[in-house]
Amino acid sequence: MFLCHKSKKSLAICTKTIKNSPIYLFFRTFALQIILIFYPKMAKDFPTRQENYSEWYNVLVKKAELAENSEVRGCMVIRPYGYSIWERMQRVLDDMFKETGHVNAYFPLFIPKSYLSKEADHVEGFAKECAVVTHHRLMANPNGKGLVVDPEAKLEEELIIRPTSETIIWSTYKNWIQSYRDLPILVNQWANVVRWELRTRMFLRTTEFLWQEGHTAHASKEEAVFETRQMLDVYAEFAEKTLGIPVIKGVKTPNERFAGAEDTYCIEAFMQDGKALQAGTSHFLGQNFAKAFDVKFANKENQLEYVWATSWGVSTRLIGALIMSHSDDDGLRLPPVLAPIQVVIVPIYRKEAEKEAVTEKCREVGKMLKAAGIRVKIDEDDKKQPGWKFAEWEMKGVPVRLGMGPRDLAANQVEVARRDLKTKENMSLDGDFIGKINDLLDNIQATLYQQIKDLRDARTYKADTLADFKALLEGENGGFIYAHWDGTTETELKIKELTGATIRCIPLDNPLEEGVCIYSGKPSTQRVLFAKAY
RNA sequence: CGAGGUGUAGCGCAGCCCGGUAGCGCACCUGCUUUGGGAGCAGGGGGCCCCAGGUUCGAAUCCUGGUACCUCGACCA
Repeated sequence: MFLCHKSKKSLAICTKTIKNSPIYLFFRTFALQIILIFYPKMAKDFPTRQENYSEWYNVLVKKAELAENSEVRGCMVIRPYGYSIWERMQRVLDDMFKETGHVNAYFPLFIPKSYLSKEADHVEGFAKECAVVTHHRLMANPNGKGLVVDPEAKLEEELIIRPTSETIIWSTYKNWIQSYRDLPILVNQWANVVRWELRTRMFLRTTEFLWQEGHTAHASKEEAVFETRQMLDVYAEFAEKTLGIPVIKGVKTPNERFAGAEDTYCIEAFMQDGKALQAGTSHFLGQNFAKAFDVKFANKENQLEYVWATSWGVSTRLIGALIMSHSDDDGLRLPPVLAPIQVVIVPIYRKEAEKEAVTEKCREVGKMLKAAGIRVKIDEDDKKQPGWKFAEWEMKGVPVRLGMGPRDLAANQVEVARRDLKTKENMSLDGDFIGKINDLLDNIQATLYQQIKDLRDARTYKADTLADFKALLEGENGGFIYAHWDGTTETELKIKELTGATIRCIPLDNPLEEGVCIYSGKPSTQRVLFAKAY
């Protein structure tokens, strides 16, 4: 399905085999011919996924103008187009959070060092990757040029830059909570966090990144567990419906659990190279932080109890997930629900008179689409040729492109090109044009989802011996593997050491099945999901 | 933190072995022709060759030391 042939910056031909799927039945109702076309390979110096997946990813991020490396090691500049994708994610997620009763707030970037050490597991998890603020002033270098840290300005207590906000939030909640009447607290914040990673990759793991973190406080365990699971469902729905990425909901093993959590739930997504990517997490924190920060409430019987907690988050890493799930060797492919621009209109003309007439019609069509709630852009840039624009918008993954030239004008039609399948057709502007475009957008959303789901399903295996397990992972079509595991961290680590794969999760809807652990041979009651991971 | 790699025009790179006027492609500027798949021709502008020392008549090039970033590994919710 994702085959492509690279050629040397010339007119070699790249053909794509389009896989038929039941979705076409829907599209067929348009009763329009689908023209398969042949594309000259346009992008120069753009490796294919097969050649070098990792480089393909890095080049795509830059060429699609999503982000670029900054002057600061491990940090990136998110460019306007990349940021507009994040804004779309924020918009949709924020609505879902509000819908489930949450409100937004903002807590400080700086956290007193002592806070971090109050929860034992938490400190162990994060201490190694914290940026620390030790001084609050610079001064002119007395021995030469530039600025130096003013030794007089040493902080009494050092501040760390938040790697996550549990500690500062629970030290605040302590003041907010006295009685069960103050509960629950359902707060989310959109923020940046810093984790001093040794090895970084654009969007997937950077030193500073953007995310949202929800932090809730509850009067009962049941309520907190419900919240944890509810937000996991919110994330899963967002991933599937908005991002068009199928995910597996599951619970992490103790080894992979969040530092300070009782249980960590996750959604795991399949990337085109067969690796797994954790696309979101939701933690049941039990009473760990309440105990660490002494947060108690008086229940209805006027007895003091520790508060129950959850936290949950997704980050700009989702942009990485989006790229690695859907994109092809010609660039990004964005699901319409998420795409900042859903339809781009490219006017085509020769003479000045044509330009005017064509542009005017483009604007008219643009207005119609906009009125129907479709996010549309008319590319009126006079300095770029249509061919250049086609390639550019394909690189940027805009789902639908409309081409409008004198010939179309005469026939009252547009040329409609869909990014996902790289097909073109002529569509009349008479009749239910808007309806057809909306159907097309729906169809593209469904197609992207179906393609990555088909790929994932085709590369999801069962292994019953360690030898089979390794062979499956090392093959060219490695992917997700369900295998029996004896439940110990020791075995989990050993399998990681031997194969590079980790347990991504124990799926929530996992069927029980008698078996023996592929490593230790001890009895097991269910298979767990293994994969190499980002 | 280990191992490699790279710092030369806005971007991508060559030049470095073997020291002697700073180069190519893209982008940019001007003009004309173009515009339905990354336009063509002609002319033009742009450099502290990462930094600091050293060798030399002379250093992008050789030597020493620094520094930054990238890639791969280890590490990592």
